[in-house]
Amino acid sequence: MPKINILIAEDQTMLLDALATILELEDNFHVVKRCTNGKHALTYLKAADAERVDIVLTDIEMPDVTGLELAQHIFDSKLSAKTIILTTFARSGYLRRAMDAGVKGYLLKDSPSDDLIKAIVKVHAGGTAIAPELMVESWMEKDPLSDKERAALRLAKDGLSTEQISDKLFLSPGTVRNYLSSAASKLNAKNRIEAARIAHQNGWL
Amino acid sequence: MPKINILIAEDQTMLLDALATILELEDNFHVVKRCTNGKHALTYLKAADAERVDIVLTDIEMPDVTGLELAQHIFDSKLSAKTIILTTFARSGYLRRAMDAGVKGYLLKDSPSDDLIKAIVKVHAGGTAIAPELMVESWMEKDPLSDKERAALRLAKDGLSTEQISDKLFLSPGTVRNYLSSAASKLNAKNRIEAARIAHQNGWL
DNA sequence: GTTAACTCATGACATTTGTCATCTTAGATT
DNA sequence: AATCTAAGATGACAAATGTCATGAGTTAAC
Repeated sequence: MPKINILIAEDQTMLLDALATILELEDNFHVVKRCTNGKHALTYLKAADAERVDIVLTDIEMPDVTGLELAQHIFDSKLSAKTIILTTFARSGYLRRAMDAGVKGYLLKDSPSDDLIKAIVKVHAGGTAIAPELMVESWMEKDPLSDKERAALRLAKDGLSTEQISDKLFLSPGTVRNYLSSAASKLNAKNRIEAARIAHQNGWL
Repeated sequence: MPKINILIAEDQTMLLDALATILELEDNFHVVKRCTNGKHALTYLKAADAERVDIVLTDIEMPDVTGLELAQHIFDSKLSAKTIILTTFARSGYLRRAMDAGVKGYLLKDSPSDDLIKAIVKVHAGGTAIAPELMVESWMEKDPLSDKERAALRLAKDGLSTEQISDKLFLSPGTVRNYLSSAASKLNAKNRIEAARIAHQNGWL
């Protein structure tokens, strides 16, 4: 019986190493590739032997290429590899985007490592594995923000002033204030900072 | 030769499990206890057989009791256990507080797992192990904030208004604005949000 | 017992942010 | 051509925030 070939993309080297080790301990698993960012994973999967990879296990928040972008690429390229997301946050926006990208598994780093083993087996067999914490709130309202509102909020989160934001977005300061104002009202926030916090918690930034 | 007894405190169960597994693979290591928060670790160490623990490996940012508080307690109680911090962020403020709490090792989750193995051996032998990334900037300026400034910044970070902050801190709104203003000027920030971001990045919140 | 230092408060004023109605312009629609 | 629509801009005003000088009370130092 052939082993299940796994690629891991995770920017915390400590976790990457530890996961690779415990997965290798399983008789029927083999870690073919470890990547510390999404870009490396993408490059590897574009190479000729990409078909050898059965499972792509990836974090979401990584530099350059995020896990969600990675999943989207695998989906679009019609690769046979199945994606499992392993992330810190239970953000419904992330889960939604992941499902749209054809992701088969979505686990939290809060779960025990046994769950990961089980999820890999289940997904490889054609099933899906979603952390139960997420099923509950997965049908929350979806992202109400426009692209411009999102962009402005992202910058406001770091304390940039209206004028600095307007420079970066090539908009007039007045327009920026309008966008931030409408974003805050959509999110029932009473200022731009609270709005940014809410949006971030929902995985909308 | 007796094994090195290790207690791990780490709130990400996935990492906790994985670390415990790879440490157990080492011939001379034994994981005597795993905790998903600092409080459990404290309780365990207060029990009679606490002297059995040689190494306490702990994250910093955990609910209830942080890794720094845990380290401080071990230090104050004059336990023989030696503390190694394993954390995500290279914040000089954290390192400073850790050193003050008698911590012997300070590693980043970005480091490879081999570094952790080596660090445990080295610390157990009476040495210290600090991630090289931290040595460079470890003599950054120290936290310039007063307690009140810190408290106000923490709340402002989440988008609370001046009035909401003043309610929580039992101060007048004017005083809160004074504190936030002086905090911002100390940190060369042009508003409360940027100030909160800078303080957080330095591990001062 | 005077001084100094510290914490908190107040008032005045400038600047920034929030809100909203209105206007312009460039594409689409018909 | 006439109309509709969406993105962006503007102006006016209210509200929140930033800045600073000053004052009141408390405690510790000399």
